[in-house]
Amino acid sequence: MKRDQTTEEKIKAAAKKVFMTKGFDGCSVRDIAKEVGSNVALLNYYFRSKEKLFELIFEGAMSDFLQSMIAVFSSDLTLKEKVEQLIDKEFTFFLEHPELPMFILQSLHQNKTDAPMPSHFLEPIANTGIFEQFEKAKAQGEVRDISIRNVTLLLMSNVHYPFMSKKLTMQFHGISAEDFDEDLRKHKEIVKELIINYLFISNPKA
Amino acid sequence: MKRDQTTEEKIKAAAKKVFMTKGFDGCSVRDIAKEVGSNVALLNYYFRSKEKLFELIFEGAMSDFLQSMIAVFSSDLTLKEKVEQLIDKEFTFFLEHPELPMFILQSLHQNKTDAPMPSHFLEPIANTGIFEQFEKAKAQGEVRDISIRNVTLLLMSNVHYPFMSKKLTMQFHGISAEDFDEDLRKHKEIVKELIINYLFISNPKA
DNA sequence: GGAAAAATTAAACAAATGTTTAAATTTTGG
DNA sequence: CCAAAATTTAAACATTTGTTTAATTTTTCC
Repeated sequence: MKRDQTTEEKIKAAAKKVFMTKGFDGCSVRDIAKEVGSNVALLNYYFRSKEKLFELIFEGAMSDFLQSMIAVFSSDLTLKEKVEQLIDKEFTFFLEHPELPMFILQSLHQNKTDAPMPSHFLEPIANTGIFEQFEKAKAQGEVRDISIRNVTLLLMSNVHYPFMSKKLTMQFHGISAEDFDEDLRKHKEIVKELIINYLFISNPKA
Repeated sequence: MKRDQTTEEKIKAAAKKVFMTKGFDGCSVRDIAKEVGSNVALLNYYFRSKEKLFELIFEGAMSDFLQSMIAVFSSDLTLKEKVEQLIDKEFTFFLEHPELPMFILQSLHQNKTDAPMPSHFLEPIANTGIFEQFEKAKAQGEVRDISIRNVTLLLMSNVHYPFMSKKLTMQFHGISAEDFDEDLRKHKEIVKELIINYLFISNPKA
């Protein structure tokens, strides 16, 4: 039995839905008000402005966007296990929230959020000690000689892009949304093997 | 000595620049007119409407977006060479036109172009015979057992995403645009090895 | 050189935008 | 129960939006 949403929560939910699908520029405050089922003035009563409301939604989205990373990295696993789990968790999460990667990258691309990424997003990741763990594994020859930045790019590419490419891929192959989702599920395993095979050296020096 | 641009060309160039950076919703026709250095009415004189002008720009962008694919696929190379060349050409091209992947995916995502991808984009690719070449290589055990759709997703992920993630990556690692570009150049070689290693079976049955 | 055509401009248009105002309604707390 | 506070509404606001009109300038071509 879920408690009734407050008006403030209803507005946030509606704003999230509308901003996510249409983007900041692609919607009006009246679109959001209509989704809430009420007046435009109410949005500004609670959130002062369209921009302030957007920033709130964006922050929440960014937080979701990075959450699996923090959870997995701070766990007590080997590097290889962490990478495997990260890919798994990210795919599972984005299968539930497929619009998130596009929303984040597009918002950043168009500078819809002026401030640089707040440190409270990045520090928790650094604090997991994942970077040190990676450098150590590299020094021990367990992992290929590659910079952490390139690893990040590899992981993000293979984990975010598939969800951003839905329309392009569907048109490109002439397939349905269901077919595409099936491809995504298969892709999870492919990406895991791809990345693990590449990063980790299979026959460490005896 | 380049001939003077016609007004029509100047408008198209300005529209391309503005649409690419700000998106269809993120700019006004007056933004474009200002970039041209002239009147708003002129845009409609030549192109009837903002939407028509956008569709023109989008078509051109999509054409550029797919061009390397067609060029490489219709060449006379082995599959492995084609994949290698494709990655190389795409990285080189997008290093010159880094906004293209984001523009295409974002426009499709927000349905800024209603029509499904015209067949004159897709047929040339199918007509290169690349799909048959792939299936044959798979049947001969030269290539891993993976669907063409998942291969496409792999290639696009690793070739498009890096250019889309500039802002996110710069903020994430706290690096400059120059550092990021350097990462991109290094990433080209990484992606080549990553994909080739994964797709092609190194020790075909003797 | 001058009329017809094409290109360019300034101005106006209605509609949509984000925001604010002030009034009406509902909730709160004594 | 009732006044004060909080919430919600309808209406108005000034700007900006895409587009059109009509006038002006430039080019074309006989």
